[in-house]
Order: sequence, then structure tokens, then C-alpha cells
Amino acid sequence: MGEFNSTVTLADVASIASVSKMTVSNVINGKNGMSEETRQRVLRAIAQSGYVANSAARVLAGQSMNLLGVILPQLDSAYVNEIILGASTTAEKNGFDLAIFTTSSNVKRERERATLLRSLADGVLLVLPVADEHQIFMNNVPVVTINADGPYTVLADNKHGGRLAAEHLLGLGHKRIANIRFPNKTINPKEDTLYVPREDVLERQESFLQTLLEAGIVTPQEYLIDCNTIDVRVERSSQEAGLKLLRLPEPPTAIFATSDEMAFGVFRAAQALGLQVPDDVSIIGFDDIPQSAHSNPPLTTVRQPLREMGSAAVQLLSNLARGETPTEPHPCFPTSLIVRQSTAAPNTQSRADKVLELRR
Amino acid sequence: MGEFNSTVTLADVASIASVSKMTVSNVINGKNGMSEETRQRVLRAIAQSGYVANSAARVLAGQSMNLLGVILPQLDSAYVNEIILGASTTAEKNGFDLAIFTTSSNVKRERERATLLRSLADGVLLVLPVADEHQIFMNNVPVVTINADGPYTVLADNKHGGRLAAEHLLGLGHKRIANIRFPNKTINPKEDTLYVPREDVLERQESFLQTLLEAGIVTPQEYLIDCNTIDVRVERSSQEAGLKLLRLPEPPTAIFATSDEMAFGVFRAAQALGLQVPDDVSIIGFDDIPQSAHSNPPLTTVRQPLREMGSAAVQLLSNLARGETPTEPHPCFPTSLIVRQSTAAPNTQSRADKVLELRR
DNA sequence: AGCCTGTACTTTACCGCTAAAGAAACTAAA
DNA sequence: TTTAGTTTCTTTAGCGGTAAAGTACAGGCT
Repeated sequence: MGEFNSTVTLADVASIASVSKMTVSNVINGKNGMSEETRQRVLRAIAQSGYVANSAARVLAGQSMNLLGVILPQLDSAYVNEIILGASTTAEKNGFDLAIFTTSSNVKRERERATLLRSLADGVLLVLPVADEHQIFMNNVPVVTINADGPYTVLADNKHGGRLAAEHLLGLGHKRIANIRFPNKTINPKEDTLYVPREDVLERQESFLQTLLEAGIVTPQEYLIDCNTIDVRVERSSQEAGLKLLRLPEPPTAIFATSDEMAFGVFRAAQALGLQVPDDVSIIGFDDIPQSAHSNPPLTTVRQPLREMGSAAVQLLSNLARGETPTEPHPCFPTSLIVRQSTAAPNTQSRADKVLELRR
Repeated sequence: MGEFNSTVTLADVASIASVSKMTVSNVINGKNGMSEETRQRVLRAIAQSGYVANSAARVLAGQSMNLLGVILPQLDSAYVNEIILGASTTAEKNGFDLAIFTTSSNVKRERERATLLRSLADGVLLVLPVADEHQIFMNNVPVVTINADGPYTVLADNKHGGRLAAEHLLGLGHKRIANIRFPNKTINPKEDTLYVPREDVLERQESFLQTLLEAGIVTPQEYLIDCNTIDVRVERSSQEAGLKLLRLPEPPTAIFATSDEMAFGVFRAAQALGLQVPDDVSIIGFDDIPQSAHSNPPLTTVRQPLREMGSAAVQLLSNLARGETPTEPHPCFPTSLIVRQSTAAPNTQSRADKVLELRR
């Protein structure tokens, strides 16, 4: 109903209803102090004109949009998905909307986005390794991070998680244990891009290796393979990493993939080589994303409660946005070992060993 | 560097640099008309004060944010993920940022979101069944939809896709064919929520059934099961639907799941009953999401090129945002049959039939 | 000298909205 | 009959930016 071609403003509505702009504004914002008759007249004028408020003007005039910004790396990861799921539920509960931005790892655009959120959002959730960049640009809006540095951050005990993974494999009797890892910080100044691994994945890897070391196992360099998570999809690069490991002259009997998604790549690598999981090689992941319960075989993994963490992060952010001082600025969630069917004791008759036998 | 406690505005920077606001604005926006010395002085003042522009003010003053809004149903679906992937790549190529909003299917909040985007974004991509609502609220910003109604929309030939699925099963010799479906429009006025199925899924289902009918097969009512995609995760509800079908006194020998994600639920149902796919029951999906190539067994499905579609939608939107009139307002992508290992000729010795034999 | 042109700025006005203060009209109490 | 208080609106001012018009001064040309 009505013509919608050009922008209708408060003033237009006011003139239609023969009242001042302020009266219209008050009707819209549910304030009282006008007669029922005027209110109805204004309402009719709004409907007739097809008026829609301009958010930019509202924000500029000092109103909140009830918006929380979320900045993510790529969206095509179950890790991120789980967090968002928890986050959006809790955001809705707190009366906030979620605006999600993905980073291009292009520093300049990054800043622009930060700018945008700074003025629009009541708070920002960073699911990113926090470079100082972000802190600087978010200064007068609260920022909460997940599994990263920052004044407010939601954590999972990744260090303990790494240990759990190592102890599980050790307990099964594995000695030749490999790790497919997230690469270290990588700067590409030409394209103005920057890759920084999340803190949590670093912790997992480190404490995993540390635990092996404590058990007297020194992991050789060729058992440590970086998975290119930057240019290529994890899907593919983890498969390549798996292939590289399983083709080694002395292949590992167990592989710790630093994320579940990487573990699935290793599944595919094993399959491509005709190897059975866990008979020929044990695989353990990290995260416990939903697919992991339904993979073939179901994946043994270390669970971090991603959904709960996303939820907690938004709860923290909501409180901060309302000006409250949170009691716990660094909630930490426990990790736990989920044993499924992708790990088993090393099989002396395993295909990997057979390869060795043939060679001797 | 500098104090960041309260908001720094252009005026502050101007006063530090002893110039007018306008000069600062010009420096920031890379215009020329000031001496190099002044420019440097302004730049120093900006750095010193930690100034960050206020986007709301910019927008209000008539500048574009180079922002495209995306409105989605839930985020936890591979279908949506694929579209977003294509969309974000193309958005970046065109110099736009993507702000993603998920709908809560709560009509009131919906409108607020629309309002927000209308004033902020240069265009909106709707990955939704388009109720008239949206069109009304987006009027002076271009809107592009995917697989839905609207003046600008990107489509896949779902009708043909449904036909392909039916012909494939028919060609294998199946006669008892079931369909797990998206439910029809559902309104819940109490919670002010509304579920509307996407147009495309309706077309798939319809043309599938139509093709069976043309081959002389009338699908009995108990072979048509709605999958509750509203309250429950597809993951679970599709499994329940599968269970219901496979426990029928005369179970189908083939099942068409209207989406790949539903097909995975049926896999699990079959597994739970100890049935083999495709030996005991053939399963075909729709979409060809990435996981489908790696499921166990790999899923036969009808592919729609979701990533390309997301990309095309954003390209269309970019053109519209720049004021260009697109040559093709309704690009339509072909669907194609991807035969993998989840379908086979009906096995007369199949478990399902065995159940029947026992009964006679 | 007078006029024009260009450079380097500054001033004004406005984007669409809202908070706060003001005003007009009517009611109620002193 | 004042005075004070309500109710119902209106006016003013300002949020932080930008476009467009204005100013001031230097130098070149006739």
C-alpha cells in the first residue's frame, strides 16, 4: 500500500498526519503523551506512506540497534558453525541481533569492517586470533574473544585436551605417533594478508607433543606436518598431509589431527591408500563437531563444548553491553575425551607394518 | 598510542591539527587540495587521537558503506554454507563487504533487521522463501533472492532435478518409492513465527511425484513423510522420518530425500535397523553438498551448483547496487544427476522383502 | 593597476533522527 | 480568581559526518 519509490522520512509522515516529527517519533517508539486519536492518525500516516526508519540516523542520534557484531574467519567450518549456533540462541534470548562478518585476512578491509561495527554494534565477538589491530579498533565497544587473547575471553582447556589425546594413544600402546598441525603465523605483505593460528590449536599441539615427550617419545620431524589452511580448503590439504604421512617409509600407527575436520581428510587419505581405520592406523581429532559422531568410522576426539562457549561469549558480551561488570571475565570450559571407533591398539599385522616387512 | 577511552570525532582531530573538520575529512577520504604539510599534520593528529570514523554518520551524510546484507534462515546447513561461500568470494571481488543476518522466524524482529539493512546496505541477498514482507521493507534497496520469488532471483532448475531423481530410480527398476519432504507453510501465531518452505524444494518434490505418476506409479500417502525442519534439527528429524518409512509393513525399496542433509538422516535410520545401503534400500538426495561425496556410501544426488548460484546472486546485486540494469534478472542454473553408490537396482533378496516373505 | 585563475583552505547547510526544553490549553486546587 | 499541575503537543539543538559554496591570498597576464 502506498508508493515506495523514494525515501520516506519522519518529516513526510509528520506532514501527512499534521503533527510534528517528534510526535511521530514518539508514536513509533511507543512513548505516551499523545491522545489516542493522534496516535491512530500517525499510525495511519505511517502505513499509508510506507515509512521505514533510517537506522543510521537513529544510531547517530544515540539509540542502540541491539546489535552484536561477530567477526569470523571463513564460514565453511563446523567449528565456527557450532559457536555461532550457541551465540545466536543466546543473543536472541538477550534481545540482540547478530551481524556476522567474515574476514578476508586483508588488513585494510578488516579495519573498515571494524569501523563499521564500532559505530553500529553494542559489542563485538571475535572468533579469531586477536591481533592487536582489533583491540585498537574496537576500543569503545566491548569485545569478547573465543579461545584467544583479550580482556574478555571464553576458553576451553585445550592444554588438557592435548594431553588427553596423547594419553589415549599412549594408553593403546602406540609409539609411532604423528600430528597434522595448524601452521604458524604467516605474513604475505604483497597481498596485505596475514594468517595467525588460533591460540587454542597451538596449545593443543604443544601439550600433545609435551605429553609424548614425558612418556619418552620424541616425535621426529617428518611426523609433524603442517596443513595448509590458508589457500586451500582444509578438506583437501589435510588429505594431502595424511597421504604424506601414510606413505612415509616408516608410517605412524596413530595420527593426531589437530581438528576434526583435518581428521576427516586423513580418513580419506587412508581410504585412498586402501588402509583401514583403526586397524591399520588410529586417528584422533579435536573439537567434536557434530559430524564426528556419524563419520565412518565414528571419530575418537577431544570434545570442547563449542556451542556452550559461543553461548557464554554472547552472554558475557550482553552483560558488558549493558554496562555490567562480569564476575568471570575468562570463563574456561573443560575438554573431554570422546572415545569412538577410529582408534585402537596398534596392530602388529597392520598394513603399515607389512609395508615395512616387505622392505626388510 | 593515545587515549581511547571516549569517542574521538572529526572535530577533535581538527582542533588538534588546527584545521577545519572539512580538511580532516578530505585527508581521510584521499581528496586533494591541501598542502603536503597540512596533510601530514592531520595524519599525525589522527594517529595521536586514535580517531575512527563513525559509520552511521557517514551513511547519514550520504556515503555508501560498500555493504551487502545477507538474510538467511539458520546457519547450520551446508546448503546455506555453499551459497555464502560463493557469495563472499564474489562480494570481495566487487569491493563489497557481506553482513550476514540469520532470521529468527520471528516476524517482528525480522522487520527490524530489514530496517537496519535498508538504511545501511547497498543491497540485500535473501536466501529465504520470500514473503511479501521482505519486498515491502526493502523497497529502496535492491533485493536478490535465491531459489525464490522476486523481481531478481537466481534459480536452479529444480523441476528438472526432481524429474532426474525420479527417472534414475525408475530406471533402476524401483517401484516402491518414498519421499521425505519439506513440510508446507506453517504458522504459529502464538509465538509470532512463520515457517515457509523454499519454493525450490516444493518444485523438486512436486516434479518428482509427477514423474512417478507419468510412469504409472501412484505414491501412497504413507510413503510421503514430512520432515520437521522447524523445531528439531534436520539431522534428527530426518532420521526419525527414515525410521518410520523403513518400519512400514511394506517398506519402500528406494527413498528420495528432498535434501542431502535429509538423506544422511536416512542413512542413519537404515544403519540403526541394520539395513545396507544400497543393497536393502536405495537413497537419493538433492543439492550435492560437499559431504555427499564423502559419505558412506557416497550419496547419489541431484546437483545444483550452489556456490555458483551464490556468486551469481552477488554479481547481480553488485550490478544493481551500482545502478546498472542487469541483462538477465532471472539467471537459471541447470541441475544434474550425480550417480554415486547409494542407489542400485532393487534387490529381491533385500531385507525389506524378506520381512514381507516372512509375513506371507 | 586591474582582472583572472588557481590553491588552500573554511563556512554553511543538511542527512534523519531523538532528547530535552518549551508552549499552549485545559483542569484542579487554594 | 489566581496559581499550580496535567496533558498534549512543538521547537530547538545536536549526534558526526559530507557536499557545495564561500573566502582569502598568491601569482600571472594584459
